[in-house]
Amino acid sequence: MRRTTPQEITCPPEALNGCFALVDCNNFYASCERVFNPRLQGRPIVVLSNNDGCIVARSNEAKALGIGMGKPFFQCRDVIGKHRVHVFSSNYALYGSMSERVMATLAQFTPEMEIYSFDESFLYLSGCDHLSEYNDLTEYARTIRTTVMRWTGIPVSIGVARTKTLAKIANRLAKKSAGAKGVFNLIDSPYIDQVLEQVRVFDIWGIGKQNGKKLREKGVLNAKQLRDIDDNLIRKQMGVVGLRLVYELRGISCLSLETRPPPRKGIISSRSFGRKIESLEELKEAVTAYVTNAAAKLREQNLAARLLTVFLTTNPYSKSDGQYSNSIVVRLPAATNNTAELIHRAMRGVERIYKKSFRYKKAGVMLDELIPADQIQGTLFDYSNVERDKKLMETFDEVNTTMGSGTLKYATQGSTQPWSGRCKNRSPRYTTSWKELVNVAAN
DNA sequence: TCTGGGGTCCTAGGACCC
DNA sequence: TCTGGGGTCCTAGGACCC
Repeated sequence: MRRTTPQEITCPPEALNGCFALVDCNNFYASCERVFNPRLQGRPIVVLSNNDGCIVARSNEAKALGIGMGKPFFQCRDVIGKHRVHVFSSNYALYGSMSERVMATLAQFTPEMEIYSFDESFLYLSGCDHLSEYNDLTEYARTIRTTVMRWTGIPVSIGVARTKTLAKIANRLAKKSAGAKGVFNLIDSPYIDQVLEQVRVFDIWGIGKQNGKKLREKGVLNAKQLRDIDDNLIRKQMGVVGLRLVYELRGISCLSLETRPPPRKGIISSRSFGRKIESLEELKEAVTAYVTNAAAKLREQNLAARLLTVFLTTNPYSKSDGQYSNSIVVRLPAATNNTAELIHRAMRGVERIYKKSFRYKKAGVMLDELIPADQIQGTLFDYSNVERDKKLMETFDEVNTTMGSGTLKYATQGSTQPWSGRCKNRSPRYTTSWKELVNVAAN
């Protein structure tokens, strides 16, 4: 996303005719479940996180019961049982495809759209100037809303405003106020002051716990007060991020629309274990799975990583267990997206940070310093110990390895100087199969 | 040997988002 | 007993160089 620099902020741009609509799916995961089971209409629903640990989505009915976002499931068991709340484990494949359908529908309404998350999209409504009559825009938003409902079954709310931050606020009001019926338009609103006055500082996009607290101490309690704050004060308090936010509240757009997603800067794969794990072997097994997953994402996006981080931790909530967490950063000799090599590196990492007699609850891997895969500069492995490593290699079939210029490019297991040489054998053709490469190398 | 300013690069950690 | 996962951006401070 192109961001306005502090210098630019002090001399606001002339043209301020931006017009953003934020479309946000209502209780997205819960709504998805409902699409496939209409009998759940009007009934309380919650959707749980991985391992059924936390509550990550609630229908309005569940919210009304006081079930909080992110609350541990076991703490809500009583309410859930008492009110017969329907409970779902999360089904990301389902939500993913529903998300695609919603986004495809929205794309019909504008050529300029930024998919902000699974369930949210910013639409830039060009031609806003001749749509600037309040009724026009509001009606347009209503059309969008009913179309998404009809085509996908997912209810959405829409906020319309001059800046993204104000569109967020408008969206919130579209959800909260009963009279809005899912659409709230703040463009040229004569009631903007009254509206902003009702928005608590904590509820503003970009203000979290820490900054909300700081602002409250300064007597800034609502969005109107924040909008009218002194530039220098907010700059000191929250840096350029805060300054941008305040300008956005004033209707001066500092956050532009991002129609194409920028390339990933890092890829993480991590998981809490269903139970506590003690042995190094089990830990390695888990990390192997995470690396495999992360490397697949890497190749999907045609990227390669130069840095790999492995981390592990015990259960921070446990009072009785000893606590330990650690991480290790491994700089790869050359960028790679090769599963076997990444696993090899990660395993060495795990071995180094593993400590006996702790009970581990979570581990993960992070791939960093990503570059386009075609820029991989092929320093090659010496594959000197095929037999010993064959077993492990065979478990990975989907590896992005090729034979180029008569030379095999692949990762070795356990060579002391892994980048010093190359395999002499040649594969008869280009291949992406580890098994094949291993066989060639072994002969 | 003393003094100083300005610049870049890197890293860790904080804060926020969905 | 049981507490999610995956991201981004910004800042301060240290190391190093001219």
